[in-house]
Amino acid sequence: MLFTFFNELNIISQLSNSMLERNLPDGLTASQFSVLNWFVRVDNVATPGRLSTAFQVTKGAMTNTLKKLREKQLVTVEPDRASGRRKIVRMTRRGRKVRDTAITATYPLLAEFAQVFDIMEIKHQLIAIQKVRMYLDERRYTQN
Amino acid sequence: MLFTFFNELNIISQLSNSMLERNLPDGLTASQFSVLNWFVRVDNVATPGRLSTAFQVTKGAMTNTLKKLREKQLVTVEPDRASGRRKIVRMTRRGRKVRDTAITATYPLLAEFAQVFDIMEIKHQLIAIQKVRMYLDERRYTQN
DNA sequence: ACTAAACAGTTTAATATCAAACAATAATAG
DNA sequence: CTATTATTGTTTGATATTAAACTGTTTAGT
Repeated sequence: MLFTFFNELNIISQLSNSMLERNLPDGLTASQFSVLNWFVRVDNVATPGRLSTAFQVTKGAMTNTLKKLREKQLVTVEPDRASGRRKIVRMTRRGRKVRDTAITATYPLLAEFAQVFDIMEIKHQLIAIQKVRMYLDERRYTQN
Repeated sequence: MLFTFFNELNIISQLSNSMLERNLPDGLTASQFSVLNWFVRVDNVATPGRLSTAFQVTKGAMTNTLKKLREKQLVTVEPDRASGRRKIVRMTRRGRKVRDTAITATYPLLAEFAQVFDIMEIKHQLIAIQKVRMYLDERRYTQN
């Protein structure tokens, strides 16, 4: 049963990502979009490490994601004057615009989803799911 | 909110896979283990297509997974005499043994999980989650 | 002050996955 | 029957991710 549970989550993860990516502008991947969105939802400044922790990916993965975003000029990555190890990541104006476009582009998807599923129920699920995620977080052996 | 929801699922998917894989014998990946387990849970015969549908991965991905399993001699893949396009996949005795070892190896993980979370609640979540998965299935544009 | 340890980020090699093109076979339609 | 279409599985090229090694910087302990 638990295997089935995690397997279902796996499949949802794959399907939702690919569905999302089909609708994102600028060849944005789900990860790239998530980072842009983070700047709107959470803070307007970040370090690569903070982002990799937030999304639970390795530092190397975040380096890669940020490289892609930088190539598209959607974020800037500058050295932190206060500390030579850190870097500071910011979303550019262009990034903000692309993010807004992305939100608009995915709106129909979400609207359709919201029509089929009760949002209150999803909210409850989210809370339950977050508990599972936090549990797994605590038990992780891996880097990051 | 929905982005957060899917993002949490993403993270769980990643964490649970890597946690699982750390505990699997024989360098088994989560996908490989899932296939072996499928032979116990569902049927003792399969075609590659049936498996790729069951796990919602592309045919190419399943080809790869089966290749790895075959190299480890955990499954056999034979031509189907009844149809030249099809192939027949079976788990070997060795595969069965490795699967059983894997189950044993992951048992402590699941037991600990079951101690923290109410299994009945997880069951309810599973049902809810499956609805989401089925919805995404129907709406998928992609191959397979 | 010096050295060892911890930290932040990047690089490298391996790998699982995807989408798309392909090959071979079977089914269907006229 | 034959030709077209659909099905099944494989191959190819691209890519996101991981783990581990590495570089440079800061912190802590003595």
